[in-house]
Amino acid sequence: MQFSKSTDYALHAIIHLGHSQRCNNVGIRELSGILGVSESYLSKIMSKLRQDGIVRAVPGVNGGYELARPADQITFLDVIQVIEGRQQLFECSNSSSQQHQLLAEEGAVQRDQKYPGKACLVEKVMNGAEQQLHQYLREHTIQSVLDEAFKRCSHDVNKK
Amino acid sequence: MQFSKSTDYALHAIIHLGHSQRCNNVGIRELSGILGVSESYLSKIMSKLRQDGIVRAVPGVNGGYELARPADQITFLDVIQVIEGRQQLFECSNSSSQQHQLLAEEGAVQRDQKYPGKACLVEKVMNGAEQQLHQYLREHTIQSVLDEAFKRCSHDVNKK
DNA sequence: ATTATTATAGATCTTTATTGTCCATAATAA
DNA sequence: TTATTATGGACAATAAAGATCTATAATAAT
Repeated sequence: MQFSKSTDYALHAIIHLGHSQRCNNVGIRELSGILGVSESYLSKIMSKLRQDGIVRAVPGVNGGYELARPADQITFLDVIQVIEGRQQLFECSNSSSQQHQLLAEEGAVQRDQKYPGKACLVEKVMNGAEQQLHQYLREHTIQSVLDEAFKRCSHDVNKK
Repeated sequence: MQFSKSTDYALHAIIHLGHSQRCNNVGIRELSGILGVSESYLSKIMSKLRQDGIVRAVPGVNGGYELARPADQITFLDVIQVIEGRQQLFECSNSSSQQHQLLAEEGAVQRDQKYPGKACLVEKVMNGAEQQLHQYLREHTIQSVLDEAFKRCSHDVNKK
């Protein structure tokens, strides 16, 4: 299990947009050059980000992309969910199996119907793990990375 | 990004082994019946678990699988890493790109070599997220699920 | 020792998801 | 009106996951 390359591209692209906020829009050519990925592929990713309201896009001369809202209001989770989707990280695939029934319901052998809200105990643990992950990713914004980069930069300047 | 079905099978299989600790070994036929997956496929998964020292396997009549150590010493992370592998959840794919350099090193444009230990800031956040996830998965053992299942069961009995 | 039983390892196939390209179209500013 | 830029659809290549089959090795019971 790994995050896709698309997620990597998306995050780096958005950070670049955040970095260029003051200036003009950033075109797909510039972005693709910086990230080292083809324009065609990257534009698919940017389209998704636009559809989900993370970035704005302007066609035409001097067009390009910009952040749709301040960088401190765009979390890592926001970006990741656009690219990776919002399905659960873990889904119990054998919800009809004996064991699932045993784990999900208190030894109820005679019942066959599904009881919503009664998740398999394995799934319950895995969902807990997912929540942990999400919380962390929600706490980290694009702005926090920009700040960190700036700190490093000025620290470097001071050293010299 | 999702956990694979194999991880689901592995976790459920191991929980069943934990549940049957007192009795004899559990054969692949029984396991595959319970989980609703073919014997051939499941046996691949069980082999991996054996190679990583999670379960023991005994061939021959009355053979089968059993846990290689107590259920409270087998964490979710242990099992998941056997199946999903131990690569990082996120790897910065464009480590040679301009932006990566900018984010990883303090505005050092003139250097081209790789500096180990200087991760891209995006990767740094993502690695932090992975650590959160791992910590949670390390804190949850197979035994903890068995305990929970038992609690539910006895609670149910009391109600009746 | 022989036999039935059980796990193991290898090869192979199918399906699905990811990554990537190409082209026609729509929208915009100069 | 035109050059420029993003968009969307179709498509292809690659990689990963899911699954099956067969031959082999190991073991316990007889």
